[in-house]
Amino acid sequence: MVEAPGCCAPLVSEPLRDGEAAELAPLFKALGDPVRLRLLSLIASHAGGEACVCDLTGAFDLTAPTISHHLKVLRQAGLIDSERRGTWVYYWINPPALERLSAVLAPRAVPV
Amino acid sequence: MVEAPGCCAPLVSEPLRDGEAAELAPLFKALGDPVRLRLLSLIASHAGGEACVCDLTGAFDLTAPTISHHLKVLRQAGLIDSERRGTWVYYWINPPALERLSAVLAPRAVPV
DNA sequence: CTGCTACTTAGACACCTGTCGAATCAAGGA
DNA sequence: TCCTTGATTCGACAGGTGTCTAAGTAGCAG
Repeated sequence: MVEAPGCCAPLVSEPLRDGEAAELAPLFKALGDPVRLRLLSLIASHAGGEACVCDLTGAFDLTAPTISHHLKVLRQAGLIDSERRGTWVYYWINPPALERLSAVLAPRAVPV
Repeated sequence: MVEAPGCCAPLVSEPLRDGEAAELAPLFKALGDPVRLRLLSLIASHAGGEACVCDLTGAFDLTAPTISHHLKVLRQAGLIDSERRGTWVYYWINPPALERLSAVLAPRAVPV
């Protein structure tokens, strides 16, 4: 019945320890903005698993610096990663980070 | 292959629509604070499925009004609900809200 | 009614955040 | 070399957030 080592048990099964809460909160915080949520989704669902910034800016009524700011927040949270290749900068998601959040919110422990 | 009606497809499978992002972001935002994360977890994992405020305040080095404030944020986001019974106020989680967030972050569509 | 306990609301204040325009950096052609 | 395009950084500013103290509300017991 009990299985989790404490690091990945869902939030509902046992009280989150202080350190884990401090670790997870910034990730949720990064997701707490509709622009960032859509950015993450656009990147994640983009063909090839990665997207150029130029693929993203068009989807919003925001200036390039603002998009850049949101991408930085997502990257510093560890939800996405990026690399420059020639003229363009490409972004892709970090699946383990998303999976961890999903698991924490799951109603019961998910078998790994 | 495709199954989701658009309302619950995971973030990675197709771009989040504008409205859905606007709907989800406040929930993630509410989770974006370590105190609230621990509060939610304490409530969710408490025996009986609900917790009195008096069960919660002791776990933090914060004043009662601050705890009250965080509980209000969680409640307004729809993550928890509350009721006064006599002298005490009880809180419990709203499982569908958590499940929805978990599903959105899941690597692939979860069979309902 | 008076007082006591549990909790919430109100007001204040330092700090953080989302957005923009302007400037800057990086890479690739003329 | 200089110019153009793609993207980030900087500086500023309105508005939001977490925390506190003080004050208020709700129920219970004399």
